Amino acid sequence: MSQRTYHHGDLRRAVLSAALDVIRAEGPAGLSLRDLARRAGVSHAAPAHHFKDRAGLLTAIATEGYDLLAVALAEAPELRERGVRYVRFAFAHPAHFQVMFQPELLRGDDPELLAAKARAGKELQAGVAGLAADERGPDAQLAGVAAWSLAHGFATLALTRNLPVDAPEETFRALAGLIFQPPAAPRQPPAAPRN
Amino acid sequence: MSQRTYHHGDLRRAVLSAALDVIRAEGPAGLSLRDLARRAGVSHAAPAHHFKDRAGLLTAIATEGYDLLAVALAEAPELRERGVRYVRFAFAHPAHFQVMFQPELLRGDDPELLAAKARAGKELQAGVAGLAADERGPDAQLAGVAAWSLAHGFATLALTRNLPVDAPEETFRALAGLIFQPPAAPRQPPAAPRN
DNA sequence: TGTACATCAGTGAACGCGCGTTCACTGATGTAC
DNA sequence: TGTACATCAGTGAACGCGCGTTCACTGATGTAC
Repeated sequence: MSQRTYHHGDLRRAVLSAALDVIRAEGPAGLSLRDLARRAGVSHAAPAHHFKDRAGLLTAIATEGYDLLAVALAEAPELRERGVRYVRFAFAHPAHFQVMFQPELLRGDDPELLAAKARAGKELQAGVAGLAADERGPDAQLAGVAAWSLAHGFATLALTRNLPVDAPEETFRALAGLIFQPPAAPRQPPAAPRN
Repeated sequence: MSQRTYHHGDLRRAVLSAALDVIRAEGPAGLSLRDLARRAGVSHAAPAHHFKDRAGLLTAIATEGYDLLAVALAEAPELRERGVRYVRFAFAHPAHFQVMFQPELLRGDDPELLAAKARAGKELQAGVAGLAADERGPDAQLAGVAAWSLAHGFATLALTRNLPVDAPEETFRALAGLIFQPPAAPRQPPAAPRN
């Protein structure tokens, strides 16, 4: 395996992969380029050829994450299943997921990041568009925000172990069913809180 | 104001407060005890008297956060309004909120943290218990998870500017109304996805 | 098929910096008698 | 009311460490002719 050539072959990938390991274990705070170089078996200045600095590396990870998310979402037939895929993505790629939503770690103006983010955003919206009118309610955009919030909140809480969950996807499917397919009995309009 | 006495008076509070500033501006990654000492106008070794290290400081912040959250939730009359308070808390105390849900930054076994967390958890559950049976559906616990996920996801996405929102509380109230008070027309049970 | 040259990826030594930690200290405060 | 002593909060010098960055370099690869 380790040919010990002068050129690594795919150092970029190796550094990314080491970074994902570290983030999974200790969070993004534990990252240093020197440590990643060590893990990739390469001199400490080498990673700078591929990622200018920490922010560059994390931006690359977020970019990859948004693309993985876009692909994951695109496969799902309808809104609830898209939510399930969102949760699946978060559990399959926890390091990406974590980094994607911490903007202070990223170069927010990076063109590749923005492009990938836009691709994922498109898939998110496409999910809501697929809803039948009576499911969506009067405000489709609000329904989209609700769906995203639900999936994101569930994924976040479960991933950080603030919500103990055994089978995240199944639990989320049940959860989403609860909400998008509520008890049959019609109910009163807003207002009337019981204190 | 600044009496320049030997004893600071309330260094613990001053350091906490400086830390919250930094976290709000740069995230928890930007924190160093030396920098906080500088900001509090105190020698660099002083903060160690109050917080052993970074993790100790962040644990203190999370603890305070859970207590603030518990208080905020306790005031609300019913579930949806509790969600609104949750969102309000996140916007009023973004630094606390951010730290509370990044367990790798904290000493997870700290007794004070655990106690505060338990107090907040109790308030979260009390919200679900207040729901009428027909609102809750068959699985009250699942409904609680749904409500928490919705509020948490919305707050997180809005706070990180992944979701552009002008008036978070009002938007969330509308959102929650959409979900807990859905269109009147009864609908089919689960299954039957349209592909 | 061979040679020359440009480009690229990685090396390794050197630098300066901010950090956490330790330690003997000192000033302030509280309490016992 | 006064003195002695213990405790606590903060000081400031010193240390060693890992970090990012720079730089002249070298080995490998690709391309032109």
